[in-house]
Amino acid sequence: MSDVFAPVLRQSLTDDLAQRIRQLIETSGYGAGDRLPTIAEMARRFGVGHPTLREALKKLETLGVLDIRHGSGVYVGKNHNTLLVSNPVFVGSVSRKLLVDLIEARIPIELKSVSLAAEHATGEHLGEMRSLLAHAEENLEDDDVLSATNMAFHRQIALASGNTVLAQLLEVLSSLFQQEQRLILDIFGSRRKDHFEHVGILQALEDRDPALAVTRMRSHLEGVREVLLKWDPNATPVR
Amino acid sequence: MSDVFAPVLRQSLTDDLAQRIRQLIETSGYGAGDRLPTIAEMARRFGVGHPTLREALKKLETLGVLDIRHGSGVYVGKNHNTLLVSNPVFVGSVSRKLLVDLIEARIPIELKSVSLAAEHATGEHLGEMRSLLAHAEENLEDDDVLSATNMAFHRQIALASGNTVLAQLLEVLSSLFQQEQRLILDIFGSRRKDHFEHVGILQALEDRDPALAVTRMRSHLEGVREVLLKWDPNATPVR
DNA sequence: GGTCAGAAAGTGATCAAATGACTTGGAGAG
DNA sequence: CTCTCCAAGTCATTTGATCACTTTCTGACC
Repeated sequence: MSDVFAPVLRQSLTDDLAQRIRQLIETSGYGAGDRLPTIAEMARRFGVGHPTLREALKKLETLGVLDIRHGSGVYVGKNHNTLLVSNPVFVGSVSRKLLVDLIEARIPIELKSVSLAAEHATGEHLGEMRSLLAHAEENLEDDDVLSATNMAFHRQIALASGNTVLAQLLEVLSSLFQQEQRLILDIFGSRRKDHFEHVGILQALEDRDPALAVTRMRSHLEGVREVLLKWDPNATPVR
Repeated sequence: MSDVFAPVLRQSLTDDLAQRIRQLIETSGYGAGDRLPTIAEMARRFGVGHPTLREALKKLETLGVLDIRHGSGVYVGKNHNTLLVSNPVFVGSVSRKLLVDLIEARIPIELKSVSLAAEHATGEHLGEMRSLLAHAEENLEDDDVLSATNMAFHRQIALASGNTVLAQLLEVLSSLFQQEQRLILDIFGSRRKDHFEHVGILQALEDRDPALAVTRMRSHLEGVREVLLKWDPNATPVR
């Protein structure tokens, strides 16, 4: 075995602190939205300096574990127990190829999710989906609301699959390039058609028909893919 | 439109700084492994205090954009342009269900990847895969090396797919629960059988046969899934 | 001339104390 | 009862100092 001479890695105090705060959140039963002790108090209790603690908190904020509000306090984030995080400082240019790659990666993931959801969705999941689609229908003219609602619908399906990893994959994939993903509404042509496809998918889920759900989801996503492939970035820029 | 009255969100100086450093990396042509100016120099140039700059750097380090080495300098990370990050401070317990969820999520992703790789893999991709499998064959008795090498093989396939998103998904999924994913070697039974399955997959890729590659990959991953489903966490704990 | 050890220089890590910016809650006035 | 203002609480940032680690250079020894 080669690890006898592995380098001695010393974890920095701030990384150590981040881990301990993370543990504290779990062991003290803090849930999403709960407020932690003040920064001054935590620095005192851990016996460290303010800037050191702030670095640890910054790390946890970056990971979505914490939500730090200036003047208010430090709160446990909604996604405090996430496996994956999307990169908030991504600087690459969002080419057509990248958007096509994204939709092509979503297709197998979402087909698996919808198939599982047809078997595992609870009444609550389905109710939430109905609610989302009702909200979408009321906002067919408001692209921001519509796009966000549609994405939430897709995420809800992944949640209903009962597979934690799939749910989190949809969470992060739906947060990538939100502006550009919203573009899909423009180039798809008919918001109503898009909406009807979502309604059809929900119907198949309610009917507990995995094969039909998969067929409809595939058709829906392949339609998105086709229009993306035909998209001319110069003719229809991202607004 | 509802955004006329959207809350005025003021970005903190540290988040602003993180974004600017991120831009600087791209616009100044820094590549992975390149060294940035010293913290003192950057603080002077940006006109900010040391701890503020450090917080921004911490954020970027958390995202894998930077690699900060005590006493040495600040370097651009290998994954500086990643879309997704796996959570280094995840504290959930890694149950059998979570491992099964992970493998079940990997199946559609890797089937799609291997199918695309059969069409798009370059000679270089295939050469790298051969190299990895040769390395695995030499290390069938060394679980750490073997597990890491096997995972690298899977990632290489995703890379060869030519789909950026799939490649990055495999990157993050393979980094989750490495200790526990290594368990698969124990409970799978035969490291040699596992290895032969990998060799078969590579053969199908070299033959440019997507259907065969998919069939073999599916068989391989379903085999892993089956043994995970049968796994008794009490009988074979994670070492 | 080559190698090794120690010291110096460079660089990151952490602390303490002070000031500025923001949020929340309470009191008083209309 | 509602609205405005102020005080208290809390986060955000700065400055300057000291400590911890890495890298490079120099000198001694073989």
